[in-house]
Amino acid sequence: MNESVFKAMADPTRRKIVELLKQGPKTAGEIADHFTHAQPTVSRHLSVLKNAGLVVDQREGTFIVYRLNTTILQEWLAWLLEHFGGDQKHEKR
Amino acid sequence: MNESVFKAMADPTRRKIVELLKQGPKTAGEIADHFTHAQPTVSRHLSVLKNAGLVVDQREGTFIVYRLNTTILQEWLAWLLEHFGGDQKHEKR
DNA sequence: TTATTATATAGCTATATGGCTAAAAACAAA
DNA sequence: TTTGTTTTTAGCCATATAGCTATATAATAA
Repeated sequence: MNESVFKAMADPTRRKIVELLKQGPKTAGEIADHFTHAQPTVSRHLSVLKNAGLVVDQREGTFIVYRLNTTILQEWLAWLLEHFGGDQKHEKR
Repeated sequence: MNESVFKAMADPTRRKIVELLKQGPKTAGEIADHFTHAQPTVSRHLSVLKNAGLVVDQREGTFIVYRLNTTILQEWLAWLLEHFGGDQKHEKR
């Protein structure tokens, strides 16, 4: 599993962006409106998410629409469950 | 969900420690032996995990035994699934 | 072309992180 | 008490991170 996904998901602002995008694609501006941070700050968070592969962007005229890469997110969750989920029957102590 | 759990799990060394402890409790030294890092470095990682509530420690004579706090780990996974798992039927775009 | 809007990038600062070595603390044994 | 063992803590350094403002870029409209 790509380390950058963990780093991306470790920040609360970015997790909130991911949650927003779960409800459908949004422009960078729409996303920024949900936060009190300056617009460039949100833009940087978006680029971190993009680098991790968690979102993709697509220009639509003046706007840039961001959408969730559901596959990466679900693969991350699957990896987590595989590695940390379930029981620990083989306890030694 | 406690932010410190995300930060703790964002580091690969700490994730490996958690995986080790899934197989049963281990002393600080046993844990350190699994890494090439200096022992105090591993000790600091353990204290990060402890602060996040992901592990508990217990002195046994000269040794300190660490064990996984399964509850916190499972609650974290449940939180992740609740917030990011499942479908996104309510797409808008 | 000029102006406007949307967004990203550059450059800065402050703080956090993760590594190290050296020293302290806690306990056991002699 | 002294010594040895295990582990943590302190202090340092280099790098990463997250915020900001100012500026650049891209597209559209006038």
